[in-house]
Amino acid sequence: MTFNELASQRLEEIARMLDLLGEDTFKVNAHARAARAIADHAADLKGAGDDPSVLEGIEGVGAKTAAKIAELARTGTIKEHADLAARVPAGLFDVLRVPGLGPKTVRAMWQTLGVTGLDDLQRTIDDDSILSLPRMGAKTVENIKAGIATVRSGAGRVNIGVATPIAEALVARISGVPGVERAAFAGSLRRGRETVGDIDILGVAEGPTAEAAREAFCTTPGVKRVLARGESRCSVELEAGSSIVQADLKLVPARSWGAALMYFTGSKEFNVRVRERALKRGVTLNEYGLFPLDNDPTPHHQRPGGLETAVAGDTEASIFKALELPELAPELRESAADFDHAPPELVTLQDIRAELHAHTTASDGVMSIVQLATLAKSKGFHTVAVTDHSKSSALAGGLSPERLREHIRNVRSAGNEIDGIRILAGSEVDILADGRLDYDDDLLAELDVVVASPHAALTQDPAKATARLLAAVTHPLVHILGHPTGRLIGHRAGLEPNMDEIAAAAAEHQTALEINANWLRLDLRDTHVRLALSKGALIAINCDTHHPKDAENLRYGVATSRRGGLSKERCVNAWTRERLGEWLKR
DNA sequence: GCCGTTTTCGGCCCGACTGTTTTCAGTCG
Repeated sequence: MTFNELASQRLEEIARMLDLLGEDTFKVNAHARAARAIADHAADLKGAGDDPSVLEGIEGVGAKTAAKIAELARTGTIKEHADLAARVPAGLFDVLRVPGLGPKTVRAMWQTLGVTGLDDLQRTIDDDSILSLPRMGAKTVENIKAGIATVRSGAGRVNIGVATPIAEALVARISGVPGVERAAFAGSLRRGRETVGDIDILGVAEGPTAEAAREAFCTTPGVKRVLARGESRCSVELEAGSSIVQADLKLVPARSWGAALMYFTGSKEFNVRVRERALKRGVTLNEYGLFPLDNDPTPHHQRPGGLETAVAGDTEASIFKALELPELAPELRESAADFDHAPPELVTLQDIRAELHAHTTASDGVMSIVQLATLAKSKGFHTVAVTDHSKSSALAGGLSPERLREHIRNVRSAGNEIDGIRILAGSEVDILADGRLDYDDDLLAELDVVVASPHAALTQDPAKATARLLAAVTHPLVHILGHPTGRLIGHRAGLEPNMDEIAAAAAEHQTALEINANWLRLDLRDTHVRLALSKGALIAINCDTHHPKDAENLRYGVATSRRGGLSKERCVNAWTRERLGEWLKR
């Protein structure tokens, strides 16, 4: 866990504990907001212990929170957190995760029934003592029972690569309802976050069409439970692989499409900022549109003909324009921080013209060289690099120097078998634990492209990891640093090197840092991309193709790059064939 | 606890839904 993640977690826990103790909700929200801001902050805040000024300028982090973060950096703990933890049973965090249970109810359970965890909660259901709580009836208890099962099933955040196909299937299902004009997914999935807490689907439908859409949504194959089904919103729990994910449907009139899309895309912080901007300009923004401010307390959408008084709202662009804001891509709406700056022109999926990290049957891929090249060509790419594993990755069929030399010849001859795409001979060479590369320089010099990646010793300490990756990044024959940290989202933390140093060295040596587009990796992560770009580094987005379906992961890599603010100019995969070739020969 | 182009004090987004009520509290996003 990085320091930022730890600090974010501690602040979030403080927020939850204050909430359970019945503290002021604004204080609670302030901690939760600071936790999100820290989690999304690009630069490592570990240095805050010596120099708290690194915390200045982070929105939502004031003097008191800054002091807590500095304390954590200095001592490894936050006294306030420890004091709270001594008062609030840790098991209540699990109880809070039960859908439908919030701080008020959990607090009542804890203080009047002695509930300190999920087992206690189950006991109060079994012996009916739960019914003694205010506003607690049979239906609520049934929902809590189902909610406990949801929590115990391990439902949590779902990887973008799992959630996206589900979201697309839901969009297709809603779009297929006769009369539905359009549908799309919104939420953190549209912002391209590496994991999502739920799936938000938006559709345009009114009257009987809306009822048909609701019915289609709630009866989607894989739906385990309908959580809510109202006029304009529905919520269900869906199977997602071995886990469960919540999906929400919102139905709006066509003239509210843009306002609703913006609203449900978020983030929360972004919405607040846009709304404040609107109010200053004498208009008010909600999910139905942008309306002139007046003294009538009835919301515009509830007034007869009210929607027609909207200044904007049918498209997101109309709202940005009306507020005189540049159109901000969903991936950049994570926080309010970038709001006042003109957004960079971000790289797009269509800009990507080269895959520079791919495996064949020579190591652990399933495609031949020609099959791989054919796939890349079908994507409209001008270049594909064959980068099979090096000898230390024995389990992945890493190539001995002799086999690599033969493989290079095979790659060169494959180039004669297929037109319209350049096939590069390369290697994904292991960066050994001490920073040496897995092949001698004279062999590496025979290759067109060298991707250097860490595969083993992924728990070494940050200082060693930094030295190890610096050795690779500054090596004159290395073009790309592959999946720099080796993390697997939700499974393995990976290396925690000093990314400032890595990025600065990469910039100096014109070595590209890879965003590995595999949705289990997304490594570099979004905050690292932002940091790398601030240091002037180049970025590569690669699918690390082993199987034809891996090419579909490109969009997740692109989304991650966009969240970091990557432009076409700084993305080597988006360069022309000629420019890419010159860079590789440097 | 945070924040300020009307404020350094007094605000802090707001609408939908459910289940419990008898007019609404709690939760969610």
